[in-house]
Amino acid sequence: MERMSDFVSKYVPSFAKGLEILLIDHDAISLVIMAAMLEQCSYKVTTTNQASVALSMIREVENHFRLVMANINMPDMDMLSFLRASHQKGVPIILMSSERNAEVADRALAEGACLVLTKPVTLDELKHLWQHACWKNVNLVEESVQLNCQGKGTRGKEFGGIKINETTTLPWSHLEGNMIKQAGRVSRPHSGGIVINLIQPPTEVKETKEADGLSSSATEHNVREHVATDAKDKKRSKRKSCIMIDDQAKQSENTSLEELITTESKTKEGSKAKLPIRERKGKKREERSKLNSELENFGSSMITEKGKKGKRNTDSSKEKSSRVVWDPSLHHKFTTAISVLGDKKAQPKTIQQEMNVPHITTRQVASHLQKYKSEVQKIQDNDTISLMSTSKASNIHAITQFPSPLERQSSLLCQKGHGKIDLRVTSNPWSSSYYINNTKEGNTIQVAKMNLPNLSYAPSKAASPCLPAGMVQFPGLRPQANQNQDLASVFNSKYQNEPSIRVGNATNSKTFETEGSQYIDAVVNQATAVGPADHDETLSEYDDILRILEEDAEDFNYLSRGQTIDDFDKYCEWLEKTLDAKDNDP
DNA sequence: CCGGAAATAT
DNA sequence: TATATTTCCG
Repeated sequence: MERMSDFVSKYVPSFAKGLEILLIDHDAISLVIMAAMLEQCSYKVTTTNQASVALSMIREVENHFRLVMANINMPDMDMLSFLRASHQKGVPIILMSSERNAEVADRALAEGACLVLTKPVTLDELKHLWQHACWKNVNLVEESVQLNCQGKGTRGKEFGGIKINETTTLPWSHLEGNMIKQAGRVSRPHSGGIVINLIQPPTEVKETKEADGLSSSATEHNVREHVATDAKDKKRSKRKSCIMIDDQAKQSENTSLEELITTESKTKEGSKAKLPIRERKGKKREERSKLNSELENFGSSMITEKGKKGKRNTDSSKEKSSRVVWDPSLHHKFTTAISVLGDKKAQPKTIQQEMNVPHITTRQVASHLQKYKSEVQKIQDNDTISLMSTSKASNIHAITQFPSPLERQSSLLCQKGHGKIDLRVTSNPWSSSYYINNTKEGNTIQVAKMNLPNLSYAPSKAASPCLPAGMVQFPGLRPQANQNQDLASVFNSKYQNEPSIRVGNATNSKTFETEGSQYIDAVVNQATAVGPADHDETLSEYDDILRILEEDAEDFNYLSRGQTIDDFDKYCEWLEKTLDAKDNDP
C-alpha cells in the first residue's frame, strides 16, 4: 500500500502543504476524525464545533483560512446564512452532509458552496481539496512559478509570469446549464473575465503529417538503433534493441540522411550479432513497421492529393485501422454496452457488437477493456484506503469546480508580468490534467498543473445522484445544474464534434499573447462589508471532550512522518475507544 | 477468442 | 517522460 508521505507528495503540491483549513462540525467524533484526515493530507486544520465561532474566526484573522469546511447541518446557524456570511470574506466553502440529498446539495452549490461531500468522506476526496483553496493575497503561486523557473536553465528569471489583457470567457462558460456561473452563483465575475483560452487540439491531427521516405518521427529527428546496454534503463534492459531518438544528432550538420541510414543498418548488424535470441522476432517487427510506414506514407499522400480528408478508407478491409481515441463519447458507448450486457457477457466481441461503432475492431475493444478493468481495480483499491471501509463507491456529490482555482491562480499570475500563457487540457475517460504554461522565446515553463480525476468511473452504479450510471464525469460540467437538462445530451451536443480533448505534446499547443489585466482580484474584491458576528462563547459539552482529545492526540503523535494508513487506522480505533471511555466515565 | 504483458506511438 | 494503444503470445 502506498505510504502516506508518498500519497501526499503525489497529490498535494508542495505549495499547498500546510494549507489553512477551518473545520466546523458539531459532531465531535466527526470533527476529530476529519481533522486527522485533513492533517494526513498535510493540511493545517483549525477546528470548532460552532458555526458562529467559525464566522468570527474567519473575520478576525482576515485571509488566514484558505478553505472552510463545515457540516451542512449546523445547530446554531442556518446553512444559508453561514454561506452568505462567509462568502463576504471570500473564503471557499466546502460542505459535508451525512445524508446524500441532491436537493440540499444543489441549493448549497447555488448559494456558492464550492463542493458538497457526503460522509463518510475519504482520504481520496480530501487529497484534491487544495484545488478549491482561495489563493488570494498569497504568494503561493508566485512561489511555484519561481520554483518552476529555477532549475530550468539560466533564463528562468526572465519568466516573470503572465500578463493578461484580452477578455475572454473561459471555454466552459459556454456550456449553458452546466457552468459554474449559474444563476445564484456568487462567484466569478465574467465581465472582467479572464484571458485564458482553452487550447483545443486541431480536429483531425495526424494522418496528414510528413510523407517522406521515413516515418514522421524519423523526419523530425534522427533515428538510430541502439543496443540497450544502459544499466539505468531497467525496463528496457530486457529488450534487445530499441529505437531512440537522438536530438543531438539532428543538430550535427554533417550527418546526412544517407549517412544515418548507413549507420542504422550498421548498427543493426551489430545488434544482430550481439543478440541472437530474439533476433528473428525483432527483425520481423522492424520489417513490418517499415512496411507499415511505407504503406501509410503512400496512403497519406494519396489522401493529400485527393483533398486531405482525415478519414481513412474503411472499405478496403486490409487497411491498418487508425489509432482509436477513446474520447468520452466513445467510452460512454463502451460503458453503456458493458452495463447492458452485464459483467458476464461483457467480453470484447460482444461489447463491440453492442457498441455498434463501425470503425473499431474487437481487439481494440479488448484492449480498452483491459485498461478499463485495471482502472476499476485501481479505484477499488483506492477506496480501500478510506477510513470507513464500509463506504460505497464514491461520496462525492458535487464535482470539483475546476475553473475556480484556475481563475484564481491566473489572476495572481496576471500580476507578475508579461508572457504568453497557454492553458491546455489533457483528458481521457479517467482523468484530466490542466496545464498552465508560460512560454517565452520558445521556452515553455509549466507554471501550474492540476489534475482532476473524472469521477464516477464505474459503469454499473451511479456514484452521484446527479450522475447517470455509466456517465463519465467531465470536468467543468456540473451534473444536472439545470434539472431539466440531461447531462448526457448536453455533453454530447457540446463535444461530439470536438476532438474531445486529447491534447498532448507541445506540437499541438498554441500559445497566444496577452498583456495587461483587469481581472486581478475581482473575485477577491467582491467581499468587504461584513455584518456583526454573533460571537457565541458558550461551551458545548463537546468542548471538553475535544480538549482532552487534542491533548491525547498529541501524545499519540499520529502526525509523525512516515505514517502509514495502518497507523492511522490504529489511531482511529484508539480514538473511538477513548471517546467511549469519556462517555461512560464523566 | 481471451486476457496479460511487451512494444510502440503519441 | 508518461500514457494510450497496439501487438504479441500462450
